Amino acid sequence: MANTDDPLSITFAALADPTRRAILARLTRGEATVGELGEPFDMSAPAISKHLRVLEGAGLIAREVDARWRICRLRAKPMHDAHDWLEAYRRHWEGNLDRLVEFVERTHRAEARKTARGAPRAPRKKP
Amino acid sequence: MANTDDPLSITFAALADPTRRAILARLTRGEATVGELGEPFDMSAPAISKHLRVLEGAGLIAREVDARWRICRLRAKPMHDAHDWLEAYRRHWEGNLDRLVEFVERTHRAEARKTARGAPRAPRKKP
DNA sequence: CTATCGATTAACCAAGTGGTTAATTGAAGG
DNA sequence: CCTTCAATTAACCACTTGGTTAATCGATAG
Repeated sequence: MANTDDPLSITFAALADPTRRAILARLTRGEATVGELGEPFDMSAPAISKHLRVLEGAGLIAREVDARWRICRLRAKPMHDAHDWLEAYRRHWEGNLDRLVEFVERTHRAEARKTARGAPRAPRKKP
Repeated sequence: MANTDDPLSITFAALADPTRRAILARLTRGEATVGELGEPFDMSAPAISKHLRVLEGAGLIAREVDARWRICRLRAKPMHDAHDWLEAYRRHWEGNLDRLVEFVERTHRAEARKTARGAPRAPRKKP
């Protein structure tokens, strides 16, 4: 993921790591310091720091300095946007549409094979 | 993303690319060949092929061979799962909870600063 | 048979990712 | 002061990613 990517790509890329998703899940139970967030993981502090930087870069968390601690908390707006994007695909999984489309397609193709031998299912130009 | 990653990571990683998201969007309007899918993009055929392989690896599309064409169509199940995962965070963006938490926290911290000078907002051990 | 066409594979490259250890910064405590 | 502690930065590493061009494969059309 380059830092020139669009916000949605940055969000999805940030979510594409189980450690980072676990950190986000932990933050739903309340704010935490970097040390507290890293404690469950068998991972060095710099590694956690990098994960947090990715999450911050995606706008998924906010950090605030408190003395020598960095308090992290959730910023769910990007998840909302990602959720919205996925929402557009809902009709494809509701009502087993996947399997319906598969069935229709299979039927259509078999029939085309029998009749015209290769009549395409779409206006695909055959020279 | 390694191929040993969990399904959710693979799905999010696959979605973290605008070309791949555009391909998925195109497929909501019906199946298409690889050539048709790649036509809108200023990109070589192998590049499209790789994108499709990523999408297929994530279970987001299925390919079927028809003569010399590969017909691609949407498989929305992984999106459904991703959607479900994001759903758990809904309460953090509904009702402007983000800003509410921010306000409460700021107030709490300011007060702590005035009274005990550093009393932590969590059971953070101070040696 | 041969040329062509859709698509993939192979080989390569620049840049990014996820991790490490070592060094650094900044605030608190003795 | 000087040390300790939370956290980050620096430098490095192996591996992945997203793209390229060239070569290959399988099916179709002449």
